[in-house]
Amino acid sequence: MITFEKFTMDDSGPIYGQIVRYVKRGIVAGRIENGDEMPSRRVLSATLGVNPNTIQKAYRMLEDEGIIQSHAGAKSYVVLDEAKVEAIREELAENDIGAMISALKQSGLTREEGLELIGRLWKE
Amino acid sequence: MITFEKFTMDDSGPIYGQIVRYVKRGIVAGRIENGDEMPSRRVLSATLGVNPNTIQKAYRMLEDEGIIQSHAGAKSYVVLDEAKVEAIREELAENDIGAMISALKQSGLTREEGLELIGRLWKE
Amino acid sequence: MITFEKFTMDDSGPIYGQIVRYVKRGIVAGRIENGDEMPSRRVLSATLGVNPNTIQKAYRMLEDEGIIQSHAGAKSYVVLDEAKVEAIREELAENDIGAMISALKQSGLTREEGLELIGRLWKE
Amino acid sequence: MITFEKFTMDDSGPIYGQIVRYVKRGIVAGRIENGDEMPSRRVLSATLGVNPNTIQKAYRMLEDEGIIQSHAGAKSYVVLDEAKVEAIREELAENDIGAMISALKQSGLTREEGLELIGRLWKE
DNA sequence: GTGGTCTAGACCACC
DNA sequence: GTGGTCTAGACCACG
Repeated sequence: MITFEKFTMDDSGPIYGQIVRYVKRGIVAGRIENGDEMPSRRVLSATLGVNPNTIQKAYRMLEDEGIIQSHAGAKSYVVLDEAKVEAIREELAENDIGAMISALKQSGLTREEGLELIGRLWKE
Repeated sequence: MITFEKFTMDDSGPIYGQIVRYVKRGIVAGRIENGDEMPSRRVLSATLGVNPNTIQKAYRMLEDEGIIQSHAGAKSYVVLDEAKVEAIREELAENDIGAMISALKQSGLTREEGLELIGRLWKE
Repeated sequence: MITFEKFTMDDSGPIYGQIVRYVKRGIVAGRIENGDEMPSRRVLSATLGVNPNTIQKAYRMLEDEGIIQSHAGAKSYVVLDEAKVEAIREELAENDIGAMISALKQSGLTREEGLELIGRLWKE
Repeated sequence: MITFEKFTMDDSGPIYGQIVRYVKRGIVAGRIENGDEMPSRRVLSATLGVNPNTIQKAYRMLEDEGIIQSHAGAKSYVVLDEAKVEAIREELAENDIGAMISALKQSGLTREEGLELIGRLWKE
């Protein structure tokens, strides 16, 4: 069972998007694996203090992307293979890092200056 | 006069926010300096093909942050000193880089892995 | 004994409905005849890998329609006469074909275009 | 502006799915074209007597499939090219006709019997 | 109990 | 006014 307990929603944007991202990052990080059981909508709703409909929306997005499988009356499970994990990894990197790089470029930083600045701000 | 012509709004989020960010990044990059003249709201609206209300909102935000000064019926000018530029630089770095770092951390990357990945994706 | 082994549930909708339809189509096709013995609920549950409750629901529906007869502790048998078979045949045609016809009509196809398209897609 | 007035929801399945199908069929039939303006969520909600959230869900699906484009504060428009229209046409045919063909096959009908039966049931 | 749909209505961001 | 998110809660289908 995937744990959402430590999941603090300090992120920005819609809640359902945060949940989707949390799951994707968990997959890339290896915390979430193929065959893992998702918490039921009701349970996660209570855990996060979020409306069941919002959870449902997140689960629906994950299902549309083929990351989980849901069947009425049955629990939902994570369905992954290596290719999918790799695709998610690249998608996240593209989103997170790509946006930042173009931002820094627009700010006039060179590659070296940018990397130096990031290194300085990233305190383990 | 600041040029917005090359400004492509492929960015995400509200248009007014994109305009504000574009100006701030221009300041940090040195493209925009103290005393520069802002295009009139009407002109910029036409240039970018954006609703005048949206332009107005962006100018209002820049004004609230003390980055430009507008007087009824007169042109708007950029008002900067070194301290302000530095504050903007730090704010942008915090926003752009900070968000990415926490994202990469959640993906399970260590500082070294993260920096290596960024370096690989940042093709000058 | 009716064979469900080759029954692949790639169909859409509820599983119990798929089972009911499978039986009805088998009757129309002549694969299932009056007096045939139904597999026990337990056996069919194992064969199809489906929850016993779901099988029970399907049997109940078939029983309600007078297609099978069950007696506590005894086997279930198919009970048919010509009129029933004909009624089922018409019901299936109505459901399967009627839905498609109204769909094609809504897509703007004329009778001739529709028939031509179906003929082209139906590769024996 | 696309008209939904004659749209009677006698269809089966979720309402949002019926709306999506109605739009797709309208596109294939030529009633809906590139650049057409979609009714606002609120308006369509009132027209069909359906909750705005349900409309939103349908619009979201259409947007996810690249059939319409929505921007906050602006109206939603249909965005189509020939390739998309053809893809939709094939998708509908596959769904509507394919399901029926496999049903008739399971009922033991040959291609000729099936076509004959359909022709008989399709009264212009 | 679990997934899925729908209603009713509020609230916010955007243009 | 328009799109988008969220809550609260009901209801149904499914297993």
